[in-house]
Amino acid sequence: MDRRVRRTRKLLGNALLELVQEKKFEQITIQDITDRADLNRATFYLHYGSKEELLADSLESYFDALVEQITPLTLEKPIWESPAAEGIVFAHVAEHAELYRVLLGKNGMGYVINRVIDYIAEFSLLQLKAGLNSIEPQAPIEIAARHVAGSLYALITWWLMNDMPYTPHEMAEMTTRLCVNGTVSTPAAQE
Amino acid sequence: MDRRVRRTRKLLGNALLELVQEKKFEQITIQDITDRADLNRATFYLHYGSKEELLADSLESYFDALVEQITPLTLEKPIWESPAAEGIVFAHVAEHAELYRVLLGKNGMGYVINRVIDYIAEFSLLQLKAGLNSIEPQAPIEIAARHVAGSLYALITWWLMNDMPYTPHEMAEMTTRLCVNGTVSTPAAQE
Amino acid sequence: MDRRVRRTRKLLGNALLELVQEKKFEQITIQDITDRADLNRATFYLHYGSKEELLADSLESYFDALVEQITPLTLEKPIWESPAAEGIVFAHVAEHAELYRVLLGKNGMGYVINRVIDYIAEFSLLQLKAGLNSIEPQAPIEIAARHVAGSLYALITWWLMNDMPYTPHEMAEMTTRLCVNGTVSTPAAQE
Amino acid sequence: MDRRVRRTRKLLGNALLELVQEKKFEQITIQDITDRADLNRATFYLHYGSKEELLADSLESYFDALVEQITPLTLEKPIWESPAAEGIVFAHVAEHAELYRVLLGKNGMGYVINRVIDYIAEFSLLQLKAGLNSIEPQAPIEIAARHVAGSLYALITWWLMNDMPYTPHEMAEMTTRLCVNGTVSTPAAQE
DNA sequence: TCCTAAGCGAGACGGTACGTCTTGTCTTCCA
DNA sequence: TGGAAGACAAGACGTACCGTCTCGCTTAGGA
Repeated sequence: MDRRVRRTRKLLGNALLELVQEKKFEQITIQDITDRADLNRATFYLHYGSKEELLADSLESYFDALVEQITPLTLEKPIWESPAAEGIVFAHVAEHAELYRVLLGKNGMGYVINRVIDYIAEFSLLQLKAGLNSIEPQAPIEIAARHVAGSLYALITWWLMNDMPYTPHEMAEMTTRLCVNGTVSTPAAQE
Repeated sequence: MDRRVRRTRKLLGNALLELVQEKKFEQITIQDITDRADLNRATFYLHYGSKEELLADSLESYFDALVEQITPLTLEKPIWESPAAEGIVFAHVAEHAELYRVLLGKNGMGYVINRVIDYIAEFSLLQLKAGLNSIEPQAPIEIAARHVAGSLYALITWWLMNDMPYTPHEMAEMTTRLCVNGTVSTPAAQE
Repeated sequence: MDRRVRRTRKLLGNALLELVQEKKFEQITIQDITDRADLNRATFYLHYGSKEELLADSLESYFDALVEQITPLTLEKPIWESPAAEGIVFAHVAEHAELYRVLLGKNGMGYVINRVIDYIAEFSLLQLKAGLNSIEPQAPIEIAARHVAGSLYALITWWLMNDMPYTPHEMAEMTTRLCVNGTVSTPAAQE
Repeated sequence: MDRRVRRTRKLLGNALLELVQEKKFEQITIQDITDRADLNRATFYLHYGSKEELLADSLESYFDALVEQITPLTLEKPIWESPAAEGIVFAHVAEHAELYRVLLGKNGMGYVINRVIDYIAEFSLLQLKAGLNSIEPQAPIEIAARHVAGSLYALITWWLMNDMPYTPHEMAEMTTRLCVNGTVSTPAAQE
């Protein structure tokens, strides 16, 4: 039945997300997962071909939730006028801090890290395309978008690994300022 | 016999660096490594406790070489006057492109990725500290340094994964411009 | 209701008897049987607890048919005056050659083999008891009966495995002669 | 090392021969065997591909020992003058009664049963060939040999299953008498 | 004629064994 | 003494069956 299947998959997903916070992903066994989910090991294979597949499936929901929240804000106004979208991202990360600490932090998962950066870069690209009708960027916009994505990723992980010493709003503001204005008010701009 | 030992370790290291370009790190076995190095499997354990250990040992040389090249340039003059250090980094990456593609790219190794970002952030911190005697940064310098590191990392991987469509020098220039001036010539700077 | 049930059981039985000629009994799965019978696997368990049980059920009919044919002949006259019963046995075996080749031959089923020998021994015992009112046997009649049964079994399997090079009647005659007179015309009998 | 390997194989063989007396062969697992032998399950597969293979290997020794004892006696004099060979067989069976009870008895192993009968038939064939220079057999000698083999097999199992109520010597005598003279002193021979 | 219990299909699941693959340890022997 | 060779324990892997269960559909037989 569909209900049973959905239940089983959710149990598996939750078990994995729990375990991922306890030990390194590579050394989580299928047995570990099914033990935690109170299911038989063979049952796992009725639903997923590998724990990677299960992880991907389980992460979808997190990302989907986030994307839905942000989408309306994205194209509304140029990023340099409002860091609202960034604020939501930092808030979302804070909400699932333990999980992201594992996925992105020291010994994080390369696959997830790059997936996240790609994701952000795509959004930035849209933002930049929308906002840059007249203004000249400092580099081809793909590269600029990538720059923003790398920055955001690095600040998120820094923030997570340092026990989130600022509010999501503050982080969003700093991120935006750094990306829009550059690291420093340059000597040229200072005059 | 010191000579034999060093020889054995180098054989192991080279074998691993070769293999890492052929298949995903996690599914390289000790047997694979020793087969490639024409050594007995048991011999591996006389020298290393895990393939991670061997990898770390083998990567040292790459990083060390790079660090030595850059160090003198780092503190010489503020980054915004010369992207020389960045240029060297991009050239180094180009030289070992296949390797970094594996270590940092899609399905890269989380450990290495974060290690690299940390590394860059430390350097940026030094650069910023040296250059910012009078100038006000847009954010606490740890954060600014982290921002630069994330950006550099993201641009390196973008460049690698897109078959290096610009010269190292061009990449360095763009990176510097984006970091120093921000993504766009800001409205403020436009006037 | 009953008609459907009987139909289902017959389908299962036929499927098994077919399969038993295609692969070794132990490696026939319940799934194999129900696939062949165009039934659901769970349905098997509504009728039988194991494939052994199904086999036993299915074999009954074969044995029953045989026993009915033979019974009247058995006690009529001493075996050494007529090998009629043996003839019927060989004919029956010939009729179901493929099946018995599997059940009794190389890699046959120990259970069936011994069941068959026991069966024959029981009949021989009755025959001998009836015929030996005055004549002295060469050994206790249980043993003599067992001897006859072993011989008949061995000759049946030899005959089957060698593509039945004699007619059932010839086999029956030889069997009877060997059992009654012994392997050779003994020196004593030669005189 | 060779010594270790031989030791391991013997451990496995003994474990299996023990287990075979405790439960049906088919439901002995590899784990059962290696548990009993105090070895790791994987080790089993370094030496044998299946428990059947192990059993065959383990049984060799029994048969070999027996064959060596009998061979010199076999061709010495015609069977009808001395049941010495048969006596040795029954003694051998008695010595390993528990084992043969399992291998040959009710729920015995078809493979072993037929192997044993074939084995005996081959010997009988040699005996008959040697002894029958002048005397006329009651049937083609392959068939006569098969008859003897079936008889011997049936008597061995009868004897085993009935707690060996006669001495090996007595059994050998009866077997010989039944095979040589036939079940009864026939009416014809009686005159 | 309806309706209702049985037969059955479909398939999820717990459970057990399979045969394979790595890992790490050990022992023996050679250069 | 460093390394080759290889046996072994340990334990996860993915697969294959088993037996049980629940859920619907259908279909025949008694009301």
